[in-house]
Parts: sequence; structure tokens; C-alpha cells
Amino acid sequence: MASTLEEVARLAGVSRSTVSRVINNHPNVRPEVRKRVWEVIQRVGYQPHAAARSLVTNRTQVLGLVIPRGLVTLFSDPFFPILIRGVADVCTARRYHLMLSFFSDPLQQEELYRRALRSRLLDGVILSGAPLDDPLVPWLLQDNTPFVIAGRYPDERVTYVDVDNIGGARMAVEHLLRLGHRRIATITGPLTMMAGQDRLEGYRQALLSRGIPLNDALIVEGDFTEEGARVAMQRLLPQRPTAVFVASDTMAVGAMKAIREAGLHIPDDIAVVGFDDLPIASVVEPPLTTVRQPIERMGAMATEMLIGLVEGTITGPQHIILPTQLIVRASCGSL
Amino acid sequence: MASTLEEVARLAGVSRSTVSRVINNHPNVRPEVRKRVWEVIQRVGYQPHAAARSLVTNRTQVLGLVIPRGLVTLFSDPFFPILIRGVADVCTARRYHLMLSFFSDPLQQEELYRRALRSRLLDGVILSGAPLDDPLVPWLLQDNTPFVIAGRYPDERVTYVDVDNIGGARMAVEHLLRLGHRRIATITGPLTMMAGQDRLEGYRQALLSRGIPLNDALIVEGDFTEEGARVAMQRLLPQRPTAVFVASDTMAVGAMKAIREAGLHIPDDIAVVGFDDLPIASVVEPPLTTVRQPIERMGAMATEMLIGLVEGTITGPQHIILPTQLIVRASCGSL
DNA sequence: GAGCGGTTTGGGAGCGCTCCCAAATATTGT
DNA sequence: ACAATATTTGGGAGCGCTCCCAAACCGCTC
Repeated sequence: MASTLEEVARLAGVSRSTVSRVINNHPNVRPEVRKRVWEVIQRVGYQPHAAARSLVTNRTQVLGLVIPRGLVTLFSDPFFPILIRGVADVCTARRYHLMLSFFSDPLQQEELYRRALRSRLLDGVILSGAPLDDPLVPWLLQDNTPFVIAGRYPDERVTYVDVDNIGGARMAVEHLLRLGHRRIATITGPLTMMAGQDRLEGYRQALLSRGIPLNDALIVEGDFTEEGARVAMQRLLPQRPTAVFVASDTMAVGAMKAIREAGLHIPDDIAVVGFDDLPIASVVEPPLTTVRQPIERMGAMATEMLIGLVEGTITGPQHIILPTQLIVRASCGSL
Repeated sequence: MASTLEEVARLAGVSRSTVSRVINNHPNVRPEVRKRVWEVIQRVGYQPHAAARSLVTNRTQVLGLVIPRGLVTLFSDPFFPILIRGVADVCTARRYHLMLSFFSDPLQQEELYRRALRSRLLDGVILSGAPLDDPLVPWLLQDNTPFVIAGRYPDERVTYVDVDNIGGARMAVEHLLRLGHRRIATITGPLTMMAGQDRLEGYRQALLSRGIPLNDALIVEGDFTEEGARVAMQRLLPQRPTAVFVASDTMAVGAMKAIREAGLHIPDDIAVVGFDDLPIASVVEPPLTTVRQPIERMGAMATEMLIGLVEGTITGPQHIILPTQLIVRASCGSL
């Protein structure tokens, strides 16, 4: 049967305040008293009642990770498991529980918001993968709920951690330019998302810095899925690009399929560069040149920042951009 | 600013008990009072404090889904997303929050157990994918924590919902027998798991019911991964089976790879039958004959049963076995 | 031994809600 | 109009903990 702090106090022959001081590592308890209390705690297997603590402290030690996607999408995009691992590891290390939420239905979203956040079930929320017009951010701002976005957000009040999408995409395209390519296409991410826009911006900057004018026929929007990119690549092939920058590895795999289905060779006929450095990048044939983004570290850092906001060690909005890195493999070819 | 029940009471000109009766849909409130209270609740956006309710009711409205796997395995096996969807949908419909937990490290498991369950953070737990020697079940039994296993468990005290693995496997192998096969191999699931054992038992029953003796050289244990099954199939090929029953679709994909890599044809040289009817079954070439298990429904039913235990509408252990169904596609061939 | 300062300890109060039971009010029957 | 019964309402108490402040204790100095 679950025991209470009062029972531990009785068994240890001290007051409830002393037991509370012991389990919360407060000073001002004699060592032999502290030891005696711990022994009772272990003997009866006492564990503090989460709700009772939460009622007083206004903390639950539970963080939410909200990904406004349908479940199937969540599990089929390898980006999210890696992000979630970064988040989960920090939660474990910092003794927070993680509640993972996913949905694609706006009605469901409002319901979750009201119940989970307004009932003070969560100390704070990490938001990832949301389109720019998602209503959750204005709600969170209005309610003063601690939250962090894994990804950039164009509002100074928002705390976020992102990777250098613009710089990474620029690096990738500059590499293709150094290899001599001039007719470089791109399959973008969804332009409703910051990452989609940023990676397109990097592509633009690289071309314009070499005085190469943009060609709309070489730019096709993708949806971050493999199949979507296969279709997008099919639309690019008649334009005869010699290279393509694809805004995620998952989509690059789809583009590579379309290229092969057209009887063309990678990289001899079309050089391919992706973005992410997911595990699949080194498994495909030929191995994919890509921009490495530290997904797991982004998840970990978002979590640390959120805990900082929750515990008051961080005040005011923070913006962190993590560096990206070009990983050259065989898919882009060489000089 | 978050409002309290007392504030709603003051604004509505009633007592706190009346407000509590209104939000909990108790009778014995005059309709015009009930209406007035609801209007105040909406105006101030009141949401009950989860911890305060929980402290009194001993309920949190939070269920745990525990899958003792590493994160990467969890996300790469298509079984779990479908199960999770079944669980999540019922949680949403029944207004429970779902906390998803995953781990592969025993130390981490004990830590989670102690903190989440013993602190009364969760109303109950659904357990899935655990090996038979996992220590979590004895802990849960000892503590009288409500829990349900998605999968069969050999202990009468345990409430579980499973699919008819024995019957399904038997169906699959009987189908191969009807097609004239006599040299039928099998790649089992892990025999540390009930599902692994049951699907092997179904294979055995089908063969023995036709007076065909078991041949150990035609039985290889797999680990429910595609790569593991590819290696297992390589070990079976020298035995020249004319057919193979593979204990999951994911493994069947691996087996098919090994068959093709050996220059053999499916189903002409070796007929293949899987188990699951995952989405991939109808996408591979040739489309996979398989046993359909209602994964999502299993998740949904496990959740309903757990809620029944939590809310007291179910007392004592329950055991439900959901029917399986043979789905004939091209991989098994025909008469 | 007395006084002072620092440390340790204990018990009341309150966090926001639900439940219980007595009081107040309304309804029905004679 | 009055009595009996049913319905509605309100306020105290407690769920298990943390915090606060006063009391008790200890050690040191004169």
C-alpha cells in the first residue's frame, strides 16, 4: 500500500517537515537524522505523491513534446525519432517525464491544448514540425506557458533552437558550383514551414553570389516525403538539370529513385545533394552527399532551454542556431 | 491568469460545491444555476487544476504505454505505430492523456517505474512488446497497479488482449499445405516472446495435423527484424524448402530479399507467407500473402480494458483473443 | 552559568479541488 | 395553511505535500 510522508515521519520519529527536507535535499538536517529517514524511506518504498507536490510547487516535472502531424507521418519520417531521442535523453537525465503528443486535426489540437496545458498538467512544451500558421504558438504566448520551438520562428518573443538551414543549403549548392555545375535544380521543403523557406533561401544565395540567375523551372516544392519528391523529380527531369539540391534526405531518396527510373545515372548524369545526414544517407547507393544537421542535439538543447525557462534559470527569449556541416559522399561526384 | 473554482463560485454567486457539481455533471443543480455557472466558466476560461482533482480522486486521467524497446527499434517496426494509433484514439475519445515510454536499459526501466507509477502519476499502464522475463509485470502485480498487456501472458492474474497467433499461423501453413507444399520452412519470432512461441506452435500444429513430421533444419529463429530474417533465410536456402512461413511481414521482406539474392523466384521456387498484414505487404513485389492481425483494434481494446480496470467497470482479469484472417496475395502462388 | 548566534526541528496553514452532511428551500398532499 | 417529503445548496474537512516562522537545541565566549 502506498505510504505517505506522514507515515515516514512517524516511523522515523521526526516531523513531516524534516522528512520533506530530507527528500528535497534541504540543508539543516543532522546527518544521523537524514540517514535514519532515508532508511525508513527505502524500507517502506515511499515515493512522494506527484499531485500533492504539484499542488504546492506548481510544477509537475512533466514536459510535453507536441508534433502536429498524423501518427503515420510522425513514424515514417526518420527526423522525428532522432529529435525525440535527444529530447527523451535530457528528460531522463533531468528527471522529467515526457508526454508525447501528435495530431493533425485542429479540433483535437485545441482540445489537447486546453486540457493538458490549462489544467497545469505540463510544466512546458516543446513544439516541432508545425507550419507557420499553426495557432498553438499564439495560444502559448497569450497564456505565458513556457515553450520552446525546435526550429526557427519569426517572432522575437519565441524561444527557439534551430540549425543553420540557410548556411547549410548555401554550402551544399556552393559545393555543386565548385564541381562545375551551373544548371542546379532544387526540391524544396514545404514553403509553409520555416525550414522549407530557409533551405530555398540558401539555394538562392549560393546561385546569386555567383551571378547565376534564378530559374523558376528548376525549383519545385516538395512535402518532405519520399514519394512527393519522386514526383517532383519527375517534373524536373525534362528541364535537364545537371545537379539537384534536395531539402531533406528522405526526399533525396525519392529523387534518386526517379532519376534511376528515367534510366539516368547518379552522379554522372545528375549529381544529388540532400539535407539531414539521416542514417539512410550512407546506406543508399551511391551514398548521399548531404548537409548534416545535429538533430539529436537540437532536441537536447530545446529541452535544456525549456527546463531553463521552467526553472527560471533562463529569463526572456533565447535564439540558438546550431551549425550545419557538409558531408561529401559519392552522390555529388567529384572534379 | 489561471482562475480557480472558488473564483468561479464568487463570480456566479454560488458555493464551491455547486460549481463542482456543475463541472462534474452531478444532478441536483437547478437548470438556471447550472447555465449561469457555465457562462462564468466560459467567460474566464476556467479549467480545473489537474493535481488538485487528482489528490482527492486518486485519478490523473493519464495512461502509460510502456514499450521496453530502444527508440530506434520502436520507430522502425511498423507494428508499433499502428498499435499506438489504436491506443491514442481511444485515449482521446475517453479524455485520457497518453504518456508514451520506451527504453531498453533495465536501470532506466526501474527508475521510470518507481517515479511514474509509485508517485501516482499514471492511472494505469499498457505494456507491449516485452519479453516474458521482463520484471515489470511482477512489479505491477505486486503493487496492484491496473495494467493490460497487448499480447498474451502466461499468468491467470494478468489482463491481456492478443490476436490468435496459433490459429493464424496454423491457417497460413495449412494454406501452403493445400497448395501442395510439403517441405515448408519457418522463420520464427524471438522465442523469448509469447508471439514467437505461438506462431511456431501454429506451424507445428498444421504440419502434425497432416502427419508431416517436424524437421528442425527447416526451423530458424528470427528477431522480428528484416535483416535478421534475411540472414535466417540464407541459412534455410540450402535445405531447399519449397515454401516458408515467416512470423512477421517485416521479416518476410527480409526473407524475400535473400531468396531473390540467391537467384530464386517467388512463388515459383519458394512460396512465402508472412504475418501481420502491415501496409508493406501489399506494396512489395510480389504482394505478400499474410495473416492479418488487427493491430490497431488490439491497441484500442487494450485501452478500453485498462480504462475499465481503472474505473472499476471491469473487475478481475480478462483475456481476449482477437481473430486473425488469411489474406491471399501472389507470394504464395496458387494451385 | 548566562548570553548570544547559529542550527535544527516541529506544527500550522494553505495549495485547489471533491465529498459529506446539515441546513435551507421547494414541492406535494391533506 | 400546515406538515411531510424531496430537492438544492453551502461550508467544513481532508487529500499529501511544501513553506514559513516560532520554538527548541547546541556550541562558543565571557
